[in-house]
Amino acid sequence: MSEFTTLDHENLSTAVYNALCDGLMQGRFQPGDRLKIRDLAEQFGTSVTPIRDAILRLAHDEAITFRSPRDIRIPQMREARYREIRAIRIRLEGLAAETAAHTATRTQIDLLENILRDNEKALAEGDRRKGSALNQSFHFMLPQIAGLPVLTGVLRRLWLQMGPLIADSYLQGGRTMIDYHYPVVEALKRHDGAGAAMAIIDDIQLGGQAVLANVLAHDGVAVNA
Amino acid sequence: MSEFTTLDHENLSTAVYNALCDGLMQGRFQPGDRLKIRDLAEQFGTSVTPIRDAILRLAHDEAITFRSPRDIRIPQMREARYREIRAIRIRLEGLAAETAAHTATRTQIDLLENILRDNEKALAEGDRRKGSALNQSFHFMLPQIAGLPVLTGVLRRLWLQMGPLIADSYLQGGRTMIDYHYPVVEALKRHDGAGAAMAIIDDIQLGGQAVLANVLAHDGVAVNA
DNA sequence: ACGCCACAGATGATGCATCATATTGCGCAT
DNA sequence: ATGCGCAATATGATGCATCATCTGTGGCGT
Repeated sequence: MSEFTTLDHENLSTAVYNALCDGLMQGRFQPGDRLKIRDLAEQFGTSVTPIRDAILRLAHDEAITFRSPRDIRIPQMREARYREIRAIRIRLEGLAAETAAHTATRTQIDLLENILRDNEKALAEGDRRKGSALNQSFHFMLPQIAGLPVLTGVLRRLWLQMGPLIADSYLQGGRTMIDYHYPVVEALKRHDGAGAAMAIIDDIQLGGQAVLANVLAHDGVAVNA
Repeated sequence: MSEFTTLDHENLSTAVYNALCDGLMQGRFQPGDRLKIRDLAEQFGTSVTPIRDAILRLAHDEAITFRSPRDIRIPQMREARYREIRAIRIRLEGLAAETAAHTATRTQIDLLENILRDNEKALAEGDRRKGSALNQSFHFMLPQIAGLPVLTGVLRRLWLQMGPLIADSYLQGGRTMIDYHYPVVEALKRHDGAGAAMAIIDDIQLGGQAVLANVLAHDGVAVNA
């Protein structure tokens, strides 16, 4: 857990929150890691107040938990919880893909294809962090194309909870993390809502097998590390 | 907006947050109402810090918004947003009902029927606030029966955004707010997942027509129900 | 030697002082 | 009389001091 980059503009609490979110999504925190408000305040160069605000928000998102009143930690994803989140994502990202198929413009589809191209490159170069970020970008493009801001927010929270897990799993995912994205784009081009929904569901279930395997490895009985 | 009851136990911020949530769900705030941290601190008898924490959380939930950096208000629900939330609820409460149908025990079904009975009584007595609360209880029993805590949290947030609207709409809803609940319970008794999902979707769409009418009356152009 | 208790350090919660800024209202000039 | 501008006030943001509590270690007693 190295230092964080500068916190620009607007609101300190929000800036810290965003920085911590990024850290979470990039796998800079491991499950079990403990966060200390004073330490973070020092790292960010602020007082404890904005850090506390950010921590509270993250805790509200269940992206971090208070193991005891004074022990703030990155939680371990349990299998049941992952399966539940996956079931929710299937419903919601399915909705996003279906709607996006009806509204997607040529420009937006080009954007998606650019993401895929960049992702291929990241994969070829073995840049996991970038690949993971692009995978996420792809998924979040769908509710955005669909024009569903509330859905975007809900999904963001779910991804936040999966953050440390996803970042870790992407390493083992390999091509399966991207292969299933192509049928999604194809369905969008055909304005095929049902097809797009099925394609993204495939991605979540099949492409996400590496994630599930990762959960099982950590959650199951033998919890080492 | 009268005074709030005592804030017991644990964490002041959380207590204030919960109190404000309750206020929101009970329709004690109207869209456009302005919240002032110092005033609330006085009403709750705390310093501004816990109030600020709670406000921040509510803002994060988009249950309240910062119109300007210093102007905290209850937002007006717009039609597009309501439709989006409804679409999400259809997916998610459908999932909850379907799962609940497979897992519901006799005891849990009894609980649901108790809620319906109380709701009938509240309706007969014209106790709208109680009726609205029981309606909410019914909906939240489903993800709870299904054993889906993450889903419960997601739905809670969505309901929070609809809080002032729902409380207001229940007045005009009349029996349609409860009629569609009975088929849900019947489907649960039959362990009919698809039936339960369809029944709750009916409730959201048909029972919720009063809500939509309410949104339309306040929001954009005067469209009919 | 082992176990219990006490004290010190750590750490989040709370309260509050201060700051920056936006809003509002009054006064002055035209 | 009206409009512009300045100042007073309101109000959220930030920082920080203090408090309560938990943790862990070391010493004392058995």
